[in-house]
Amino acid sequence: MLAGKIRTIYDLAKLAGVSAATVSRALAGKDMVNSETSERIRKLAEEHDFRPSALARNLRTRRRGAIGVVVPLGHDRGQHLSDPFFMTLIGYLADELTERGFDLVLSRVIPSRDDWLSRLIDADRADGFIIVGQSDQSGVLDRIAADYLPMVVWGGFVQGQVHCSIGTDNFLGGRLAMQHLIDRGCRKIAFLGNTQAIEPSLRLEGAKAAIQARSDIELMDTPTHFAPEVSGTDIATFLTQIGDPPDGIFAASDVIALTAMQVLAARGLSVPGDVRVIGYDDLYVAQTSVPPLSTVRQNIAAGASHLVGSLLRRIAGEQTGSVILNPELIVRETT
Amino acid sequence: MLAGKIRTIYDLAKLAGVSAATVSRALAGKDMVNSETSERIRKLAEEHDFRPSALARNLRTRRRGAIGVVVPLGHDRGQHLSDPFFMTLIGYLADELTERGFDLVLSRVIPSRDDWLSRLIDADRADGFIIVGQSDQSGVLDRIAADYLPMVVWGGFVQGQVHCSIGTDNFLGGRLAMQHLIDRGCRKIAFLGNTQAIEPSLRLEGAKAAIQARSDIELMDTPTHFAPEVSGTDIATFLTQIGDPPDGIFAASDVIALTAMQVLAARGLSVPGDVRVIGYDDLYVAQTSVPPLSTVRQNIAAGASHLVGSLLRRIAGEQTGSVILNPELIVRETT
DNA sequence: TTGAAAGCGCTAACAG
DNA sequence: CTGTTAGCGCTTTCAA
Repeated sequence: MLAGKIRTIYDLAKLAGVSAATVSRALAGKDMVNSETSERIRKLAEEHDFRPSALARNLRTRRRGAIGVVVPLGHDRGQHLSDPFFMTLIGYLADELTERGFDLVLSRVIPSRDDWLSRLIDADRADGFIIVGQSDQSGVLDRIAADYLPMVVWGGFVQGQVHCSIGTDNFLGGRLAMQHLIDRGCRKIAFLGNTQAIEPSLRLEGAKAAIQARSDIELMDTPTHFAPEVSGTDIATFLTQIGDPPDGIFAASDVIALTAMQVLAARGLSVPGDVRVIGYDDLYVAQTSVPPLSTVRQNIAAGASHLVGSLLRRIAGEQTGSVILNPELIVRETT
Repeated sequence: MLAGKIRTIYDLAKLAGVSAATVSRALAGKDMVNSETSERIRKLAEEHDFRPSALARNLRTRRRGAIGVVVPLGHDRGQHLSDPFFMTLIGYLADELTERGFDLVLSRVIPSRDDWLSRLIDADRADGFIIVGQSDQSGVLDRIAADYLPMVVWGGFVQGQVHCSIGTDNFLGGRLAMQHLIDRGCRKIAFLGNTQAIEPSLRLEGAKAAIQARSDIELMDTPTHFAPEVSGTDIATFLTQIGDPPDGIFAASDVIALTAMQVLAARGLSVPGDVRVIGYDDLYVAQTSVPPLSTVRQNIAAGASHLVGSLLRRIAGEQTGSVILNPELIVRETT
């Protein structure tokens, strides 16, 4: 007995004997509408399983109700979106955004031209953007940030940067990690990571700062990809080349650390007996690792919360400053 | 010298001395437009960094250019979107969809009313939906699938279901896992998982089938949450209650398996010496675990590829059948 | 090959 | 409190 599917507020308006405007108001819960009329309209909508098109609303209101979450993979193309760090952060972001009524539009970008970000912005589907990691695209981010407010970036902070970043103090984290290894007797330490991205490079600087004026300690910068499919080879090659293994490894991520532990094991080197390893991030994988993995914890949940909070303020037109959270050394070795 | 920002195709049309229609055609790459005019318009667009609003186009064309990826968390509310299984699958989906020019709109849903899915569909932001896991919402999925074509579901297949599912053969996977434990001498085996969701319940059935007619083997169904924050307690409680520990554990997911291994270790039980553990999924965390974790591998990348492929065909109006991939037993124990 | 005009489905002045 | 009207920015007949 239903008179054709109700597709628009006009259909519903006709059914209810009111104008489309009234239906619009009733369904939006505006209080200026007669409560009985409103109630009747809503009941009708419910019965007919009608919900107004978000798209049309968005076009009209110029609000999108969606946030773009973008992962630029410029420095390390092999790295996959399913990388545990990304996914942990994105998971928290999804939770935060959902709670606040925003959709999360996810994009992975391999920046080949430097208009990747303006393309996304101009596509006009999101009210704002969260960029996950600066990769090697700091220039692009700064350029855009100069006249585009609603954007925040997870990553490292460097003096003079224009874009709003939120992250932990990577320099301090690097120093903590290095200090940890030194305190436990390591003297020949390899840093495993890709310093083309800002965060790893800050971690390495922190590590260097920790051995300042200590000529008895050797720190080797060992370029290593982030993706486990290739980092294993990087690490194996390195170990082969130097012959005598290091007695300490500072990995720029937990994933690299775990890969390193496997490579070491395959060569009959024990952890932490022969080589001590420390990771970075304190992901779930690090918490469950055996042998236990010491690491520098980044509070990713807190980071996600800050990212969303700052972004919403920016969408509202406010300026917000960069946020630098404290990393925390997590010691898990038993020896 | 730029005359105000170009925001619409009308602005650009004025600049180019043509009509908006022509600009629209030129930018869409239609061949019916004079190639010189077209070239000129595109150059102008490039110069002014103009890109037409995807939103407006979508409203007009009734295509959305976006796929909704929805994770319903009905059976286990504690479970977080950052769960490694979800995130691995979503990562692959993002890659597949990005490659094909679709945005991925991510939603996590706690189904409290049973209109969660129709709300999402009616919100009208996506051309189709990928549901990640049936949770305990198979009824809702079947009801929707009855008259909504562009939807595919990652999960288990049960006879008579209406919705299109793609997943591995969970029954077989369960049998393989169980057989593995039996072959290695386990006689008192605990199944750890939440059988309110279809996949775990199929795995348990498979496990039961493996011990059919073997009265010397005991299989305990031990309800366990998926989220590591709570599964640890579940497992500890179980161990305390039965007193004498099982000699085998079949965990419904790798994450549960790893948690179980930790709980066992904390009680001084060795793996696989005292208790043999097998997981499910073969996530990255399982591959790096020490002691090594045997598991039943689901080929998640292949699953993602099937999901997207089938969905696109459904969007084009085709029917597609459910897909059941083969699981694979991965044996990692050394003893 | 191009332009005029009519919407896609909704919201927000502005009047009443 | 409610209706009328005019768009949001684009695409697509239809006619020229």
